[in-house]
Amino acid sequence: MIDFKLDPKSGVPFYRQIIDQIRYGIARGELQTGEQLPTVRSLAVQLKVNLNTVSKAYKELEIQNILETQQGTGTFISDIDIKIPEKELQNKLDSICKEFTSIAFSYGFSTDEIIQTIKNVGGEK
Amino acid sequence: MIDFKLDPKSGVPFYRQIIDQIRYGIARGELQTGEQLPTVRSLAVQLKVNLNTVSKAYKELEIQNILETQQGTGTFISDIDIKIPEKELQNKLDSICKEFTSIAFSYGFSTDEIIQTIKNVGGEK
DNA sequence: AATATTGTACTATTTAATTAGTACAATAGA
DNA sequence: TCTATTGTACTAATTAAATAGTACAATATT
Repeated sequence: MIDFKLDPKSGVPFYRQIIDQIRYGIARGELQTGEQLPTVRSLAVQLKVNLNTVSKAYKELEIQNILETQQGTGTFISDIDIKIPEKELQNKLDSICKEFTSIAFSYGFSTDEIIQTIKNVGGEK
Repeated sequence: MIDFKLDPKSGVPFYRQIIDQIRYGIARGELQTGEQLPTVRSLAVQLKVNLNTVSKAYKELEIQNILETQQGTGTFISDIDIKIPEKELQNKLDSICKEFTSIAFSYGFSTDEIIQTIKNVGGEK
């Protein structure tokens, strides 16, 4: 389980910091498919924020099919592969790659430089 | 020169739409190094927004060394290669790649899928 | 030097995002 | 079935972002 932490001075909204930490946790393999996350109340108490702030983070990740929630039971890392149609997945990857490359290009980076850096920087997947 | 257009219904702030169109223009090669952009006033009139909205977009791109401005003269596409030290450039590329891959990973995409998509989606650079 | 053109600075206003307070609804388990 | 635990819904309050109004400063041009 992730050791959640909030930085009030970062300028990044609390709910977004929570989202990022879950995202990174999945990226690093610290969060496994099916694993239960802290309840909205327990994480809210731990982080000293309102439970709706945690709920907002969970909901946003649920919309993206990264989390699944069941009222009365809890919130879990979803089994992404089963949920989303292949075509939709590729469209998503296309759009985020397009967005990303246009940013990288505007800095003057080439496709080759980008790919090389992704190979170096990329996590363990 | 780009044919700037704003979509008030998109939900994307005006100044950000301007930034994106310049970014994409550079990515597609429509904007060349050294080329002058419209003056803040002329673009503001054309897009029917306040000149500060255009100025905000230009300034943000100037901070990123994508544009250069000279008061009394105008705003230009900067010659990126000359301006930024190689080390700083690589750090920038590292950070945006890291940010991007963590997002892509959290959707369940692999490094290979990402690279393959960038090769397909990527512009002409 | 005078004037027009360029970007800048500062303030105010409006709009949207963020967080919190509180009550409600669904599920699990005793 | 009753109670505790879970997430949800709705509202209010706060904070931040976005846009605009207006005056200023630097440069170019005549």
